[in-house]
Amino acid sequence: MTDVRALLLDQKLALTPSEERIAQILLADYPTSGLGTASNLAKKAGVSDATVVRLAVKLGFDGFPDLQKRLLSEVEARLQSPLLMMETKRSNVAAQGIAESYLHAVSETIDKTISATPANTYDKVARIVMEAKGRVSLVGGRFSRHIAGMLAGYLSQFRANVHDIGTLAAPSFDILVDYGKRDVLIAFDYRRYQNDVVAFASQAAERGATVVLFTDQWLSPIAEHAEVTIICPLEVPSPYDTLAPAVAQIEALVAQILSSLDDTTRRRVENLESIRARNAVTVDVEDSSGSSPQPGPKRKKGITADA
Amino acid sequence: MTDVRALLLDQKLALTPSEERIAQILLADYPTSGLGTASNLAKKAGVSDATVVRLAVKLGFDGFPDLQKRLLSEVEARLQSPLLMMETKRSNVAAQGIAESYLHAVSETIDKTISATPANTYDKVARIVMEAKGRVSLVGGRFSRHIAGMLAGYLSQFRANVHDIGTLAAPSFDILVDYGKRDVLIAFDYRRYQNDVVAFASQAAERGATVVLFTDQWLSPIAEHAEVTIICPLEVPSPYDTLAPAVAQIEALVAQILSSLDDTTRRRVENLESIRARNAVTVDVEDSSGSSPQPGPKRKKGITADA
DNA sequence: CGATTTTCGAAAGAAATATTTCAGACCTGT
DNA sequence: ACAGGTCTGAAATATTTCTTTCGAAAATCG
Repeated sequence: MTDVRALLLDQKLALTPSEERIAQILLADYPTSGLGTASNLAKKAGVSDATVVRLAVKLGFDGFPDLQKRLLSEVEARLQSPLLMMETKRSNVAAQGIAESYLHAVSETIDKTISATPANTYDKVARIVMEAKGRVSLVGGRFSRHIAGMLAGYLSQFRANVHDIGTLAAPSFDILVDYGKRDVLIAFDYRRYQNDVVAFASQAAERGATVVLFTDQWLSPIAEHAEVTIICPLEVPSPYDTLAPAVAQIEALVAQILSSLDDTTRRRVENLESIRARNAVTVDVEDSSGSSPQPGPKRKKGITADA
Repeated sequence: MTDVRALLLDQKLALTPSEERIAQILLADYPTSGLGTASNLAKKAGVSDATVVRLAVKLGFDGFPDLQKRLLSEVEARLQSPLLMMETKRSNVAAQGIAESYLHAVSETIDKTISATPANTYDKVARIVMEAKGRVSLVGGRFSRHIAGMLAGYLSQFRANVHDIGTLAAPSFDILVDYGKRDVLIAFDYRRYQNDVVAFASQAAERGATVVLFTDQWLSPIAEHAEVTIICPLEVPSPYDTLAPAVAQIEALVAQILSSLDDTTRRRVENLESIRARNAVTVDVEDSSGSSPQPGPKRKKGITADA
């Protein structure tokens, strides 16, 4: 019995854009989001009820209730799992330091991230970014703008006309006037969603720009206007959410782009590297110890946390 | 929020014989048997639909759908369990797209990170940062400066006098003149190490500042001058390294700091929050759907310029 | 043993959910 | 620019699911 997740990820089915939105929501927190009503799911995905039903049929079910029945049996199977039984008893993993258990949580969240986004989403974004004829701008909230900055750093190696907007201020909105169909805006907006970012992205979309959104499973309001939405779970047992999975996602996007570079672009990257080398911006520490990845720089002072 | 199981076991409610049959079925394989339709449950218990509804009301719900919603959220909570996530991960190892396998690699790297740093290191850094009498500055390289920025964002919630240096330029070096024993410099330097960052950190150390270094396992030259060095493995099968573990580390540090806040600082954080709330910087999307964590923004290609 | 109360299911009615239809929007290739 | 195609949401329809009503059976009590 194939599980519904596999069906959703099956490339052969060639889901339509609306259908993919549904798939995305479904995968983002699988499978609970499919356990409510069809309309509810439709609303979450921002599509009509009809489309949800059509997807169910396309996947080979008799209708939505049929799909749901399958989902339910999957849930049941998982709840029956011996692992869970074990865990119910043994309350929590051994009491470690705060930092350590935090890192464990992050690792789990990243695992969740993997299954939360269909494979071809990255590909789609990669294409949008690399094929954009106009400008590619990046914007983010109080913390996420740093992620925007990182991605901007990578992207500007691959193409010209990349613009990191940085902190949004009143004058930032002026640049909206130049936005048009050929431009792309990559927005980062994780809860709690920031009014200025939402407003900015909305208006960019209004002017015809293609909006790519990175957000969490609760979906920033920007999702309404986004061409592609990349969802990232980032909840951890801490007052603040973790952005590490989001970083991993943009890096995955970069890996995706790298794998499909054409020759022109590849030359661009090489040129950049050589320019940097010529200006001695970086320094390599020579690896004295043959195969082992551990060099031996002298440690003069202080502590070195080591593997 | 009491769980449904507890309600069913509650003696005070004095269930009638038919109601108890339902309760029994429900508890027998909790909670999946309650996730279908009311009639289905009734049939399994050998009672009428009406009785099922009556039970739901008796338990204090508005009706069967209401009870079901609660059941659903309980399921969701259990499915979030770490161990189950691990299981999912294992079943997913099959060959995937570039982005996906990249994420897997990152996940592994983070696991490595956990064991790469002794537990008390975070604690030590937390103390250095929070007890510093002077200024806490942050500096980083071409990519890592974004991580510095993130950490600066967090830290400035906890103490005054946090300074994110941002991109290093010639004038940046001027501020070195003010560095002294009471100051702390947090430097991020992952390979390939940047000359300017190394120079800056070295001179800060020379002037007596306490240097905390985040670097990779090959150790930035700054390590020689650092009071504490936090090492992060960040190699993945890609031309670029991953910074996700580094982000996880600074967040772990924040978690550590949070756990040991004194009252003064805690009040500072609360004040910041309320100031932000009063100025309506962020927007919460209300959760329309009880059990499920998804909001339901109505999607319309029209624009809702906000705030 | 009968009167009264409680419990319960069948069936009707109400509400919700799912499905189909249809027309317009949006591509795509000529 | 235009024809042919696909995709999609609104609304109408069909279906299922839930709730209420009501009378009969069972239990309880005097």
